[in-house]
Amino acid sequence: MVARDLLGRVLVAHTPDGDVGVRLTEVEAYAGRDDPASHAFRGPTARNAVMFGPAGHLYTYFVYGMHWCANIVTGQEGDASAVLLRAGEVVLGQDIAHARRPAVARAPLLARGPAGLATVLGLARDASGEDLCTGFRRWEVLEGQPVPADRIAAGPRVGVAAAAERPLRFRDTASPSVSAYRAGGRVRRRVPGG
DNA sequence: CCGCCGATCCTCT
DNA sequence: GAGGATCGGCGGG
Repeated sequence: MVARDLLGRVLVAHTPDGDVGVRLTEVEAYAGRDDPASHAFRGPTARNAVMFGPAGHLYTYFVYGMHWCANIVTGQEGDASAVLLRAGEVVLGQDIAHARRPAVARAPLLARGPAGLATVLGLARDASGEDLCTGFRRWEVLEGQPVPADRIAAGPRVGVAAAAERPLRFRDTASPSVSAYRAGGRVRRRVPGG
């Protein structure tokens, strides 16, 4: 399983509100313990324990005090590799998606950005560790239409300072749902007294 | 369209 | 105690 193979696949969440499906258009690979940008780089912790488990499980994490982001674990046990789901197009349950993101008016942008994608699918803390392969009552992964190779662009990961030279972000260049690139390592300092 | 900036709290040091 | 795999509102061009 490689990150780019996830492009074009449809992740469907069965929730109490109804079904929401997202066609993945942008993903990022995190290469386990060898990757300084990975949550697993410094070894297992309570938060990242799921990453060290078998492939096919969701790993969600909380960032910036308000957002959840979702990964799919891709490596063998102990490998701790995962793919961050960065953007997609809502292809099922668009009304529900809109209700979950009232601030977003345009449908193509409903699942733009990892936190927005997780919100639309209802993925938060309780989703972490769930097995996509056996949890078919809650989730399905559909094959979808493969994205042609010449439409897939690779580049540096968004907001990541470490290992910035690694082209581990993959996106469908034909999709308007792909999030904007932003370099990592941004230093935002408050100037004392000014 | 683009850039700046605050919000907000969990996690690891 | 610091900082983060982010988002949306606001202001300017």
